[in-house]
Amino acid sequence: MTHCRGWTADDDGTIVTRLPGMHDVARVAGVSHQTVSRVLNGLPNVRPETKERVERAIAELGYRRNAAARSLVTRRSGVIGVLTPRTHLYGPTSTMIAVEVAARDAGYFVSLASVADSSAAALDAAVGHFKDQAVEAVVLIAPQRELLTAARIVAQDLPVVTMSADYRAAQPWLVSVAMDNRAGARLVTRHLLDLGHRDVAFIAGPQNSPEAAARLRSWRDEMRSAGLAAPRVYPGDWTSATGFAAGRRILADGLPTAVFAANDQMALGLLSAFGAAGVDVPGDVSVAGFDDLPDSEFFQPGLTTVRQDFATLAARCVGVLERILAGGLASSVCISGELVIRESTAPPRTR
Amino acid sequence: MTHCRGWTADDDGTIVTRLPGMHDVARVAGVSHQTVSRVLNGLPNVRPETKERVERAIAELGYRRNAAARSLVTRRSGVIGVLTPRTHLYGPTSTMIAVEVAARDAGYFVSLASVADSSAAALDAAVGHFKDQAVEAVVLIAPQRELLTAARIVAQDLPVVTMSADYRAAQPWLVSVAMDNRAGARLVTRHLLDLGHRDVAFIAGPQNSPEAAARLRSWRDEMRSAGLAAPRVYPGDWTSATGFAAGRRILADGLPTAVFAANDQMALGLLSAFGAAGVDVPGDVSVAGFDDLPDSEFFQPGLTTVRQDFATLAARCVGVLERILAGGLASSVCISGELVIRESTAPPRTR
DNA sequence: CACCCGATTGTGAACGTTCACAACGATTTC
DNA sequence: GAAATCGTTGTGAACGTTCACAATCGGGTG
Repeated sequence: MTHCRGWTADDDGTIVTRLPGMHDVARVAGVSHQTVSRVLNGLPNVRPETKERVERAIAELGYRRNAAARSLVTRRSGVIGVLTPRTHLYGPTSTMIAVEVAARDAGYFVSLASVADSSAAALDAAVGHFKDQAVEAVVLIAPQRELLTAARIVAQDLPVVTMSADYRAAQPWLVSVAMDNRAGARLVTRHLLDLGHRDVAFIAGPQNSPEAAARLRSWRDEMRSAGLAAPRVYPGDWTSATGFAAGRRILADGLPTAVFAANDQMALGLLSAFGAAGVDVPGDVSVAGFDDLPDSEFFQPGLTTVRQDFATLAARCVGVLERILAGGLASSVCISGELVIRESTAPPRTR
Repeated sequence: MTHCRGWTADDDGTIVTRLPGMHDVARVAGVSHQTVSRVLNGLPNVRPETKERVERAIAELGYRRNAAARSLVTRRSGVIGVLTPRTHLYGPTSTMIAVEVAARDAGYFVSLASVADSSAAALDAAVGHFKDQAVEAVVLIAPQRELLTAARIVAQDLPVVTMSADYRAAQPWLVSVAMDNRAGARLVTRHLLDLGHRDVAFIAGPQNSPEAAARLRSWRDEMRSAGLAAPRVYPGDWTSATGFAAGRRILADGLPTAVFAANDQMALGLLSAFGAAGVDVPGDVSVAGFDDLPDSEFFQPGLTTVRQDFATLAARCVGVLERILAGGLASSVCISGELVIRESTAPPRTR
């Protein structure tokens, strides 16, 4: 019933299997290879009857277009490169997966390259890899500022869109599709202020993260514009360990009525430190995070946080990429997150 | 100084840029295209002087081989597909990145496809995607048993190697490169027993994970062979939330002298529950995990756990793949992890 | 000097698609 | 009834490599 692959006998007598080509399909359907091509590409001016015959032949042979031949003549590989740092943090990995989904939906293939650091050698190697593969465009996942070098290197040869942070301020020439960290942090801070908090501490992310910087700045701005002065900032590096450490220091310094951690993992460490000290959340102190990890719902108590919609973000990114590839101009995109209110935030205890 | 791209004027007068080809290099070097090819492929019988001239021309033109033309004639795409579930758990993402690194080192490109679930539709789509791209082989990251269906579907058309769990027992025909979870769990259990613990509880991973099953079974076997009966098992699903819940239940049931969590995230939840209850680790109870997250070192206290070497694992995986592609037979590989002893485990308090 | 042999280089034909254009038939138009 | 038009189909030449094989150039050898 199925003769999915063609075959030819070698001189040695060995059987060499060969995937069916357009010609095979054409022969079976009784048309020319060009007609097959027309059907495949959905071009008009093919008699429905002919089209059906071709499609039947395609199905019967299990034919698939040869991507190499195709891209040889069209000069388009259909491949998008994703350049990502070698981390497994929630944001970058989620972005990577989301880009894969969006790109595949749009008919692109996704090629991956990771860099251990932002050294020129590593970046050159990755870019060379992409060029060898003739990727059409690159999505750069750049959660650290150092990776902007990558953007510059990549952009010399290929269209780039950066994700994971909004670099427009620093690099106006760069197209970036990212979450609006300012707006997200504002949502959280306002939420806490609206609940009646006046003393809101902050646990910051690492220095080299533009996202961390945006969240910190937004919180500070919001506090200031509410007329609240010089609030407390504790350093962190995204890990729950530093969240825990910050928690200890906060306990030593004396509790504020609320703490805003720049990401959920640090909030987790914080909750852990508070729990260990017998401090009740949100009774004694409210805690909010940022990211909405799948786990965050199940923290004790469930964490108030900001959710990023990676799927939309990635879809927009691919959309921008397509526009650039079509020769058009594209501008950066900023998508705001959604405040998710759970049990970890409540009005301050009235004294 | 640089004339990195060739160009030709269109009839319209527009300038059409074209990447340099072998012929361009050949012309510049004053040789034939075939000689260029020989230099490029490192074939013998090229006069050093000629070789150098060609190499200079290549550098001058910024020439890169056209992958499409190459794979059209060689019938090899040089692409390895990585099929991964749409999760951002530590194991799968680390594996994915590690495979990318190993594959690139071996001269392969890595194409990504993720599946949201293990439905036939999703898997067929992913496999079709790979076939359209003519990937040479597939690395299947299968942390859930359901994904074995994927292995079967993929294997119909392409060479597969599964990672992330050893499926040899269930599917002897499958080639898998994975960590030895049995051995790893044995290391932890023995470590606890050697410290003098006799009452070691276990927090299990999800039902559909073969890794979780292996760790559970190994712990149970080890306990039994030490003459210790019917030990306590608490259910979990890898998340720290269930670790926390298990911690609560353990506190209610009465403390064992040690708890072995099937992964570090659950251990984290456990530590958090213990911390909240004022239970001292390792004074009152020892805790051990599995995975060695980057964070684990910074847990309070630093977590004793088992480290997986993803880099070696991935390198072995690519090695196996190459052997298969070369037409050879390859057998499954199992790599043992390394016990990392930190502060969370200590001898039981003498009563 | 003719011969052969190894090392080096060149020539032309694939590979499987798309593109530009030609050819064909059926209808319509003058 | 010839010409023009439209819809449909076929033909041949790219695309940029690799592969198989032919050609050339030395220098030894009989």
